[in-house]
Amino acid sequence: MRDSDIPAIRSLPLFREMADESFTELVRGAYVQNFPPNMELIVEGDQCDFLHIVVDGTVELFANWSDRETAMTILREGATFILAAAIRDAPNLMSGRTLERSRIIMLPAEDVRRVFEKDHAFARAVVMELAYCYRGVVKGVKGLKLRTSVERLANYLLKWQKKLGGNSQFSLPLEKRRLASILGMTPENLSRSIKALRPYGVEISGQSVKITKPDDLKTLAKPTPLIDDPRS
Amino acid sequence: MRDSDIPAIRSLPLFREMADESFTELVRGAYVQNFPPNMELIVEGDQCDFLHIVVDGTVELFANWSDRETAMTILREGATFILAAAIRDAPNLMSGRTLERSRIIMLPAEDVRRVFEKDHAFARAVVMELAYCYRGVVKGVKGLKLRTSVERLANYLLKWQKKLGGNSQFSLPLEKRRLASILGMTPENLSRSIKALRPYGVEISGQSVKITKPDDLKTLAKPTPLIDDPRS
DNA sequence: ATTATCGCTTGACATTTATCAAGCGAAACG
DNA sequence: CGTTTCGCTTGATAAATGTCAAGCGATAAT
Repeated sequence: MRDSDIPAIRSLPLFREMADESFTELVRGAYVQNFPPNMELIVEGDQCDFLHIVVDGTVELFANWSDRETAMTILREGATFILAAAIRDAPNLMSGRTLERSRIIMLPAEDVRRVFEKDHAFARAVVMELAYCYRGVVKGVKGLKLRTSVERLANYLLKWQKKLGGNSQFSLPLEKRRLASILGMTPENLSRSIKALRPYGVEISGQSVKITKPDDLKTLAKPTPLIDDPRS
Repeated sequence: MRDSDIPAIRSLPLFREMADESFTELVRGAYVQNFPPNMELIVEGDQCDFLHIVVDGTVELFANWSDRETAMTILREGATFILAAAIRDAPNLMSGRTLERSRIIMLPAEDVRRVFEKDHAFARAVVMELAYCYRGVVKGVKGLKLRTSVERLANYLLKWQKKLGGNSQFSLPLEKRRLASILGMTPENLSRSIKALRPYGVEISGQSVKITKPDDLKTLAKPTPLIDDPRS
């Protein structure tokens, strides 16, 4: 681990408020590593020895069952993963792989549990983070069960437009086949859903997205903070 | 609140390990109430003022969007709800109603947050509970995205058979239309899925279920602890 | 006892989504 | 530079799931 990593880690919500002493203890045992794209970091069912934090890059969490696979979520800078498994000392429910060259911190789960016991501020941050993740998954289930795939796509586009500054034009942050899996459909159907949004002012070619009739799109998508806003 | 409730509450995992003093503080502000069936306890989008705990009875958490509704989960004795919202001081993502006459503890969210700051054992229990809930929802998403509705039904039956003692005959713990919604299908399709399981030794009439060829059913269902075991 | 209600089931049908096969085009590679 | 690979798209078709309407039977209400 490079010394230059330390301030970046320290400034993450999970570590920002904790005592210097506890932070030092956590960081002492930490590994920071660069991984190439498409590297499997964790495997579903394995025991969880490290809490992972994405310093830089992109990580996909996915799950398999009976020859099928689905993308569960995409993690970017600042995101943590396998916190719940690390805390409960339970097997991973998801596998994880890098999508691009990524820099990952790995904190021994044992250290995390020990510091959690000692440092209140850290315990508080862990709970906040866990509650945040929990609410994220609940929103995901609501989207899956209450919306059709075209509606999910429409809301995904609106969400990213907002996240990327509200410009009418922006770039898809993901390969389409992965986006399809995140949204719970096949790549073929994503293509068709994209076509279905054309009358609502959505022009997608390659990675580039242009939303020309945002109001029409919103009428279809009916976004709500209780599903689509990662905060709140 | 009756004094006779106190030992029952104290023995729940969330409160078992905490200091007497903290427990007293929590319980001082608590309400315990009996609700009739079909009572709305919390509403999606509302601010969350109380952490709820089911002492007795059954509560359904559900969500709405655009004239549609879906059941998210069914809670029974000992379950907590709206912990994440209470901790984060955020709006409810789900609504909740009683399905039968139920006895519910309500702890002011503010007290929960305050005691959380003071009492380590309680903080630890909260984190464990949250991580448990998080993993539950993740398992739910995996089931929804990786399995067909017949497969979800098959696994649901096997799970409840196990939970109710492993007997070949048992009773559905839920109305079928709610089961359908939990499993992410319509009541009509649940009827058809039940028929589709007949060749696998599943006989359902009314609430009563009989599984005559468990091995055949398991071959279809392919249960895995990483989706179907609430613990682990 | 009679009637009304309600949850469940069934059939016919529509819609949505997945699968399979083929082809296109940009990027990667020899 | 040509070739290959790979992700994406499209069309045809199949499978899964939802919708609508009707009827059944148990339970609740009158």
